[in-house]
Amino acid sequence: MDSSPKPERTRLTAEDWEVAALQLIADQGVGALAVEALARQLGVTKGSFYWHFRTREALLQAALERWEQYGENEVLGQIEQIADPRQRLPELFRRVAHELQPHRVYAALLKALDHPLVVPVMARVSQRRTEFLHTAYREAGLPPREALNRARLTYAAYVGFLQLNFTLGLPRINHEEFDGYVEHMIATLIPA
Amino acid sequence: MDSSPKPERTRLTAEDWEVAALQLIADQGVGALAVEALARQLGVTKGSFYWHFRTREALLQAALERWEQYGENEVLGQIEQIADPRQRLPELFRRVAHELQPHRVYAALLKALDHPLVVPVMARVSQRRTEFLHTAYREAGLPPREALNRARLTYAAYVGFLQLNFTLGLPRINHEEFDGYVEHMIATLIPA
DNA sequence: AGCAATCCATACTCATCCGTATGGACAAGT
DNA sequence: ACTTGTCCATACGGATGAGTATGGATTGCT
Repeated sequence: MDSSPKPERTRLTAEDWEVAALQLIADQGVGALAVEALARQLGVTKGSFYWHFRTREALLQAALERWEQYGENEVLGQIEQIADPRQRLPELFRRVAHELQPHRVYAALLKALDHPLVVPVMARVSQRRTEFLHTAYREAGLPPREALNRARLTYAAYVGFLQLNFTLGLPRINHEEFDGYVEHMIATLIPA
Repeated sequence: MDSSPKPERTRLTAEDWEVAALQLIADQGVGALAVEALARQLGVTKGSFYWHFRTREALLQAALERWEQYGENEVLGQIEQIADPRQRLPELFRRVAHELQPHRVYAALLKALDHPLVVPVMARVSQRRTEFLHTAYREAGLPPREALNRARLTYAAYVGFLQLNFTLGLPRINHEEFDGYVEHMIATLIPA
């Protein structure tokens, strides 16, 4: 009857499995990445999975690569286009603070640093982001050495924030108080 | 021959299992906490375990309680005895930075925030430590609101640091550079 | 229409790990 | 010496989840 109006009941591709895997990772963590569960969620069975991937770890590998490639420039790309270097860091802070959605996978991966496959990925991503902060701080006027330490400190604060307020449900800070916290971060971490 | 010179080949107690569990958690994470593995490590079998504990989760629960109670005042207790409030925070920073051993369990638990049993424990511990920082910052001269935000920022930096440099093996910063980072933290986070 | 490649369902095997059942070893009390 | 309570070994049952084997369904190509 209908050729392909809805994406339902269509054959699946490897990409479909990868994005579904990332979704599941963001929701329930890497440990919950089971093939039968994913298959049920996609409306198929294991038979489908093992045609597209050789093993469970192969899917995780592919999903991580996809996340590392396509999910990277979501925030950083926009920031680089801000002309005034002194405006970049405050703007970066505010955007990261209010667009917590893209950070859910990162937060989930932070809890899976046991797994050998995620460690190198997180190492590369963290390294790149820290370097981004490093140059941003230099352009803001800090001497190189101090800029590097400040970048490390800032990124550590970011990571810790994710753990404490995202994963953990700490005292559920409300919106106004949260904005106050962000502005406090900007005031203490960014040179005037 | 010998009644009890070596602790080897002696009957085990519940405490033995709990400290062994914490050791295993620090080394390989909460996910690696399996009763048969622990039993092998202790030189016994499952039969011993299920005499002392009703279930695997009971052991985890007991181990977490033990850690929360006895492992808490290792650092904070000493700090409170420092007379000058202005000296407390720098000293706290330096000690925490150089005594990373007691923080291995905390780092491991940070990666197990999926588990329902560890979430409330980590919430309480993080809450208490943040409050400790809060009062420390007030005693250092910051107004209450700013002191609270600074405490949150500091603790987030601590948590993020554990994740990045402890769990993850980031560029393996050397000793001198690390000391430089700690001093930079002190300079930027602690009011003069 | 007919063929071949692609995609998936069904039905297994196998390993792991929690928990149980039961009997034996060892200590202490009487 | 005999019993009793404590601690542990051995041997099982059962659930879960990865991976395999194989045939059926669907699509694209000619």
